[in-house]
Amino acid sequence: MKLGTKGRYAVMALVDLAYYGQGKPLALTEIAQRQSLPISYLEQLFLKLRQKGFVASTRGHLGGYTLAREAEAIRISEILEAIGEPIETTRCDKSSSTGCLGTNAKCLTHTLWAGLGAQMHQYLHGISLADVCERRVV
Amino acid sequence: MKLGTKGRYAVMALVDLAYYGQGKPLALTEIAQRQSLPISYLEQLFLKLRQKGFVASTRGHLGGYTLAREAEAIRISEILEAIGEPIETTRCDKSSSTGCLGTNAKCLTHTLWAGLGAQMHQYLHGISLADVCERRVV
DNA sequence: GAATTCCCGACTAAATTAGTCAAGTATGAA
DNA sequence: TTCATACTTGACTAATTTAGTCGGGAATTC
Ligand code: FES
Ligand code: FES
Repeated sequence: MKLGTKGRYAVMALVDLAYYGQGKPLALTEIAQRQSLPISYLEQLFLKLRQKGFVASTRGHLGGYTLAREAEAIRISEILEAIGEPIETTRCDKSSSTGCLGTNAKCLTHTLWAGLGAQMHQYLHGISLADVCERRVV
Repeated sequence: MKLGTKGRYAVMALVDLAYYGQGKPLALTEIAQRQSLPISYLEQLFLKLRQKGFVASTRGHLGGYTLAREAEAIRISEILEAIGEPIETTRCDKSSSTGCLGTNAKCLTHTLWAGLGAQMHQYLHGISLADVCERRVV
C-alpha cells in the first residue's frame, strides 16, 4: 500500500506551480530544479495534466505552464486520477457485478476494502491545491 | 495506490479462519480451497502470522491453524503490518529527520501524505477481524 | 509406517515502475 | 533570419517489486 512517484511528483509539481507561478508561465525546468525531480519524467506527467485540463501551456521562449483552474478548485484526488494513479483497494471490477473470484457474490472482505477506498478518496477530495500551498492540512 | 495480494490474502484467510474455525484447527488446504487462494503462497503468509503471534499451529493429521488471539482483538492494520504490507504514503524516512530529498526540512506535501497515512491507519485500526466476520463494516 | 499437515528457504517469471532518449514543433528575442 | 528556449510526443529500457512456485523436511495421528 504505497504511493508511487507518479502521483507524488505530480502533486509536488502542481503545488510548486501554484506556489511560485503567480499568473505568469513557469518553465518545467525551474519546477524540476526546485523540487529536484527528473525533468523528462515531469514532461510526461504534464502532458496528461494539460490534456485533462489542469494546466495550460505557453511554448517558446519565456514559456511554461500555468494553472488552468483555480488552485482552490483542484482536488488532490483529481490529480491522482488524472495522472493514472487511482485508488484501487478492491480487486473486483466495479463495472461488472462479479466479485473477487468467479462467484457473483461479493467476498467477505469487499466492504472492508471498499470502505478504505472511500475513506481515502474522501480525504483527498477534501483537500485542494491551495490548502496544501497555504499549509491548511492537519 | 493499490492493495497487493499479500495483505488481501492474509486478511481473507484470517477472516475465513475466524469465521469457520470454531476453536478447532483448520487446515490451510481447506481455507485455500474455500477462498480459492494459492496454497503455497498462503503457507508463506501464515509462517509470518504465526511468528508474530496471530495464529497457532497444530501439526500432523487433523492439524491446522487456530487464532491465537481473540478475533475482536485483532486489528486489520496489525495484519497488514505483520505480513509486510505497511502503509507508506510519505517518502521520507521517518526515523532520520531528513525530508524527501537532502534537505532536513519537510517538503510541502509531507503533511498531506502523512495525513493520508494517518487516516488510513485510523480506519484499519478501528476494524477488527470480528467486525469483518459479522459484517459490521460500513 | 503411511498419510497428513505444518515448516522453511530458495528460486523465478511476469508485471510494474520509474524513468531515459530522440526527434519534433512553436515562440520570442537579438 | 537565426538562435535559444521550452513544450510535445512516442518509443524504449533498466531496475524493482510482485506474486507466486518448488523441493525437501519435520511433527503428529491413525
Ligand atoms: S474485493 Fe470485491 S468481491 Fe472481493
Ligand atoms: S514526504 Fe516527508 S519530506 Fe517529503
